[in-house]
Formats: sequence, C-alpha cells, structure tokens
Amino acid sequence: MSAQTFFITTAIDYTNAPPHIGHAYEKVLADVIARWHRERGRSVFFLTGVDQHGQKVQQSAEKAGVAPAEFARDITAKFKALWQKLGIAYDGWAETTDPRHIAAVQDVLQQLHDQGDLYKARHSGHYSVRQEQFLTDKDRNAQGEFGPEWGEVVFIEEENWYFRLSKYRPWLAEHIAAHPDFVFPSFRGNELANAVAKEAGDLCISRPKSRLGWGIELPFDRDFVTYVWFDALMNYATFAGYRATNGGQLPDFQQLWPCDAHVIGKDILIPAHGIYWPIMLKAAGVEVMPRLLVHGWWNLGGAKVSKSAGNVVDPDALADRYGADGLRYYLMRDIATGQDADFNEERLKARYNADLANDLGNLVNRTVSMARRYREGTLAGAPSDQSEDAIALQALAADAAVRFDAAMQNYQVHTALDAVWELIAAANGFVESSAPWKLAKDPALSGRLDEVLVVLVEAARLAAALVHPVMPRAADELLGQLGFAGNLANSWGAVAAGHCVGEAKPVFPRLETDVAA
RNA sequence: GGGCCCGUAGCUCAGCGGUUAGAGCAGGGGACUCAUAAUCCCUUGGUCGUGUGUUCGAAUCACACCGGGCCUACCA
Repeated sequence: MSAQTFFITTAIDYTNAPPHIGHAYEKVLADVIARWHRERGRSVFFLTGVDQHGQKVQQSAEKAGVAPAEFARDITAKFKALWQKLGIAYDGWAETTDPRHIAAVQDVLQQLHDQGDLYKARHSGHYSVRQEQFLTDKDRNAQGEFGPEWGEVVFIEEENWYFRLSKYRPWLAEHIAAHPDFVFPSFRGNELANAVAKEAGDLCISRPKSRLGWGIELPFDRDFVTYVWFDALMNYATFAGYRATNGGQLPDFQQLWPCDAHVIGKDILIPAHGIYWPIMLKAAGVEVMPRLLVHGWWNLGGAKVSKSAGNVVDPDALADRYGADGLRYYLMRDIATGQDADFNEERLKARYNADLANDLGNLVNRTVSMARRYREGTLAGAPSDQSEDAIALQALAADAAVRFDAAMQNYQVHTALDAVWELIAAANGFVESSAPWKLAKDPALSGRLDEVLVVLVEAARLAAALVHPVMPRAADELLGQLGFAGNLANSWGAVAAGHCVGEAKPVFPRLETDVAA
C-alpha cells in the first residue's frame, strides 16, 4: 500500500560551508529520478533543503563575526542559487529553522518523553569540538592520544537526554531482514544489517544551552536544545506535512508517505539514516518505513574530496564552463549509481564533445538543417508503406525507449543513457546510409526523401525526449528546434503531415580540446 | 585484527565456466558533405594484477600473494 505520489528526498546540506561537487551530484541524481517519474505521468514530491542548526554553523558564524541565523541564511542562499543554476526542480524546501519544523520536532520529542523513550543521564569525557561528539578510548591513536582529525578536544562533564535506541534494535534487524529493498544497492543493505547486529547503546540527543544555543529547545527541559538527529532527520517527515498544524502550506503527509527514495551518500547510511532514522519513526508511531537510495562518491585522482586536502571542485564554475546540462550529463553518465567514480574534468570535456556536441547535438542540427534545406522546414507525413531501414530504426528506437525506462526504474541512469546513445548512433548511421543529399538531387526520389526526413525527426525527437530528465534545458532547446517543444512522449510517431521544424542552432557548442593555460 | 570491494586495450568500463576477450573515447586509414573540421565505414592495440590449483575447458571457480580503496574492531 504505497501512496500515489512518488516521494523523493535528498540529504539536507549543512550550512557551514558552500556546496561542492558531491552536494551537486546528489541533488542532480534525485532531480533526474524525480523528473523521469513526472514525465511518465506520476505525481511527484521532491524535497531537499538545508540543515542550519548545530555547533559547526554556530562556530563558523562566530568566526565570521555574524549571528548563526545570518550566517546560515547566507550559505543557504548559495545552495539555493546553485540549485537554480543546475535546474534542480524541487517541490519542497526544508530549512531546519522553519517554525513549522521546530513545532513538529518538539511535538515528537514530547511524545517520546511522555512514553518513556527518553531519559536524562550524566556523562563525562573527552569531547571533540570539530566532530561534535564525545570520544572514547577507541578513538585514541597508537600513541594513546586523540589525533589531529578530531581537532580541539576538551574534557567536559554534563547531563544530557538520551533516546532508547537499544529498545528498538531487534525490531530494526527484523525489518531489514524482511525488506530486501529497504536499501539500494543491496550490498549497502548487507553492511547495514551487519552494523545493526553490532550497534549497541542509546543515543544522546541533546546539548546544554550553555554550550550550544543554536538549536531546537527541548519542550520538557528548557535548558537543552536537541542535537542534530531529531532536528535534521525529522525534516524528511515534517516538510512532508508530518504533524503539521497549520493546515495549508505543507503537503498532506498521508499522500506522500512512505518516502520512495531517501537519496543519501554512503557516508551517512550508518548509523544516521539506516539506524537512527527508522527507529525514530518507529518510536514516533510511523509504521511504514521509507526506502534508502545510497549513492557513492566522486573521488579526485583516487582520493576522497575534502576541504582539508584542498581538492574541492566547484560545481558552480563547472556549470559556467560546460553548461548546467553538460555537468548534469557527465555526473549521470560517468558513474554507476551506488558506486564510486573518479571525477576528471578532461573526461567531462571529452564526453561533452563526443556525446553531446558530436553525437546528439549534431544529429539534431543536421536533421533540422536538412529539413529546412530540402523541404523549407515543412515535412510530409509518414508514408503508408515504410522502407525496411525505416522500420528497422523505428524498432531499434522502441527497444531503446523500453530499455531506458527499465534502467531508470532501477536508478541505473548511466545504463539508461547508454540506450539513448545507441539510438543516436543508429540515427546518425541512417543519415549516412540514406544520404538525403543524393535523394534531393533526383526528383524521382522525392517520396523517399520525405520518408527519410520524417524518420530522422522522429528519431531525434525521441532521443531528445528521453534525455530530458537528465538535461532538461538542453532537451527543451533540441525539441524546440525539431518543432516539438514540450513533447516528451517516449514513443515513436509524433510527426504529422505538415509538421514544421524550427531554426537549427548548435545546442552544445563544441569545446576546444586544449586547456587554456 | 576481522569483513568487504576493486585490479581486463593509452583512458573509462562491460563480460563473471565454454567458439579466435568486447564497447565507448583516444590513435591510424578510407568514404561522404546535410551538419558544431561534425558523421559513417575499416583498423592498430590486451601475458584479462602475480602464482598455484580445480576442470575436458578459467578473465570467469578456490587458495595464496602484490597493489588500490572502504567499513569495522583491539575479541584470538
């Protein structure tokens, strides 16, 4: 019994630093999946946003000499601007400082408190300011010290509130075992099952206000704010209308839940999204669990991207250089969903030129150009008795469309794109074998030329429509030039007699292969 | 320490027990001219990380080792 709406979310990003390529990849992936569902006629709700609370935000703000709220607002604006630039078409936007979110989180916390799932306890120990966590002896290095990766380490003793995670652990283990599709890809599900079997203890969910003022106040103990988990994870439900009191504004939770895909990185599956989140839902009384789509990372030269290593790639600059859609295409085409990949700008450029400029862009360009040159842009209808090669191309196109959707259904965007490129290659081959420029010289072959042009426009239109979720703006432009603006049908047969194509203009201008020094 | 993944043409990868190991890109040759010096055809190129083993037969299975990466622990 799944809701009618396809509900997809991304992790919400921490507003302590501007977005990098990993943030962009995750949002593009979710956007592509959301767009594909929409274009196949399904109702979709795509939720993304930012996590504005927490110690790191507070510290970054202090360092910058501004209030946490102001700092978070400025970084939030950068994320929003990037999503705008990259064409991320989200339906809901989550900000953890939103009063509606705060009210719902407090409502859940109060309930858990009332039903005895929260308790207060005193804890003392070494605390990493950078990682925002207490350290144990296992965090010490070989020399028995806390290494530099923990940043400043201080000894503190304080009371805090704890959530009875351990109480629900057996339930979670059963849920994972009974639902093989809980986590995609499956090998991540195995990792999670192993982790759940080992994970013990409860979860600290608060910080005293004396130490962290920037957060959601515990309704039953005003001296504390809730720390990260309930604040950040609950967003997937609260911004979908969970426990909403205002009626309007937020969506109807019953319509959206369960979430069909929480798109997250492999680093936050365990323990946050794979353990804490489902247990929080269960404890709060939500019975139907969401599903997790865990993606891999873009590495750089085999190494992990990190600010400290100084190898951060700026997606904003890449979008300027290759276009938002050029970047989107590369991010979807050169990685297998769930796996890691290596980010390489030379490869991005090579793919742009080979796949986008030469194959797809040029196919549309030459097609429209010939239609205009030989038929003043107006096509005859498809002939009643088609030629063999036309029938063959149509069959290949239909097969490509089927394989495209099958791959998308399993989140295999790169495989889906492969299918489209087979169609594009076949269409370019059809141009060569049918040689319209020869047909145009012989009036006796006029009917055949009509057929060839129709077939080419059909093939090009279908390719552009299929590719639309990945490259929405470029595909719109291609479709417009073909005279099919807005026609995203994933099947053959759009051309009617008298169809007019538009102007031919390169949508993916070829890039110079040399890099300017 | 335990567990997992990866190592196949210059590059990115597919193949995962059975004909002479494949694709795309890059390189070489040719054709064509509608097109973004694009396209199409042909082609060069590999001891399938190393070794041993199982098998009629291994890139494909097993064991060990080398190399790269990840997760997770100081319990034998």
